[in-house]
Amino acid sequence: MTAAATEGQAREHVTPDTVHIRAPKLVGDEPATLIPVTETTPPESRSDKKERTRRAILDAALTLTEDTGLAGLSLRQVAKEVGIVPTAFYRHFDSIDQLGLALVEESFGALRAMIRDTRQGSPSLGQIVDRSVDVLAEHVRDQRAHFGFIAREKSGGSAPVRDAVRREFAYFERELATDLARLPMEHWSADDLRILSNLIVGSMIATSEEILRADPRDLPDIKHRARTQLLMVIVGALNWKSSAPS
Amino acid sequence: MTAAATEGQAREHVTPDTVHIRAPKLVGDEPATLIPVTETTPPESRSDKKERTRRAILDAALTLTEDTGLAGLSLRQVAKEVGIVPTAFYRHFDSIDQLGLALVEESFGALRAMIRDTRQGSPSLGQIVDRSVDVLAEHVRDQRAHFGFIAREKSGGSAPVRDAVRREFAYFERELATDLARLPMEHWSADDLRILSNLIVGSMIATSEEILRADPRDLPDIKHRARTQLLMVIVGALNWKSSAPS
DNA sequence: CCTTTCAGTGAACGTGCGTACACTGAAACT
DNA sequence: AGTTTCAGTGTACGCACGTTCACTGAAAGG
Repeated sequence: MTAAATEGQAREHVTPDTVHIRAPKLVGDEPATLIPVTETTPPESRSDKKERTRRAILDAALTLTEDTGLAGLSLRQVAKEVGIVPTAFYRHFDSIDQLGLALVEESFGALRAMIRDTRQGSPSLGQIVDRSVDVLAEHVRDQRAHFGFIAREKSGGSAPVRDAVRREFAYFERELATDLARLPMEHWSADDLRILSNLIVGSMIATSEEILRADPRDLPDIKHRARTQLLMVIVGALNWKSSAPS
Repeated sequence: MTAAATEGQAREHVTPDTVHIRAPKLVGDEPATLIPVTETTPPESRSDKKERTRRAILDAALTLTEDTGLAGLSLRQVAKEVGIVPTAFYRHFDSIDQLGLALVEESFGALRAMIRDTRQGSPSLGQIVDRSVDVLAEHVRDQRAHFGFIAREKSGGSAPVRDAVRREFAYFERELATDLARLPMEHWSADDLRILSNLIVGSMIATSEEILRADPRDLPDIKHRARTQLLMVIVGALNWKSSAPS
């Protein structure tokens, strides 16, 4: 044991190369070949390595906040999880709040990807509803951590992060309103479209939160409920002008 | 100054009698009469005093969580705000989580009071909607702190508190479903009533959160939106069975 | 009147926190 | 080859935290 330490200076502390990577999980993990991995992959530039650590920090934060929320996340926890010394955190983010804002951006990236999926093909109303709910459920499953983060920080402790989440949702809602305008809704005002959009987004958020915390076995029930609710809302919107005399 | 301290032993540290009371704000604060207040109100039993401190703790917690959430609330902060020494906290609650659960109970007490208000008189559908939104807005204004607490901790950091909030909402939703059953909704299944109830409660929660964070000047807009949405939902529900063949 | 109860005190502890500072060593640049 | 850049290191600091323990003194109760 002690003899082995004579050559190569076995360092106890972690180096940039020992950074824990969580996301990609490379394939091809056959039994180790002749050549050590560290020599098979030499071309990693300094900025590549930095980006890798940044990702590791974001992933660690995403995982750690799952229990405590961003408010209960400490710089030191993140650093330990990533495998760097606490002060090194500052090379990537000015503060936990900055980290939070980056996570908001990233999480809404996932959300936008979902929307893109939903927009592909737009048949009958009923089919739009079915497809929307399916896509939502699927994305919540695949992006659990991101959706959970958004749901938590929407009313969370950090004002800047909270506001950022809300701004994104408002933007999102406006986008849906313009989408709705393309449907055959006879001469709706922009205001009314926004109101409808707000209702739908709210219902979608509630559904996401429910999926997040529910037992996966209950997912069909939740999807059924979401579909029904969406349908109720749409039917209501279509009949609203005529049947509701103020 | 120093002379005055000779008799009566002017104590620097706070005693139970200096506990900061926030809630009741007694009336009748005429200029001090001949007799010191401490002698005009001698009959305060030990348990009364304890209850008073307990209230002060709850109120202080309610105020302090407004910035940071329950997760960011420390026993020492609360104690300082109340005017007791940190360890005295344990005379009233086992932990911050227990405090949180007490606040959940109290907050939903306020919510139930609101429901009671809403139920008084049940005229036409349109009037029910108007009245419901008015009562909601009014109660959110009057019970800002409690509603804010619920909204925050619904997805907050402490699992027991979070679960308690959700349980209360589920209960609440079930209650609304039985209320809805009394309306003339032709042979709806219990399941469908629950789905509708879930949708309405969700929309109400969203509205509350919006009122909480919005400028008071925007309240009319928000109320208009809430009314419209509620109406859309109800109209949709009424027309749903017939016009949505899946 | 004497005893018990108990809300509140005050000192002390160990821990984890954010942040400052000076540093190292390899990659990047000239 | 020589210099600069900079991600990550390691120490050290002061602070706020939760919790422990022995205590005090007035109200409650026999």
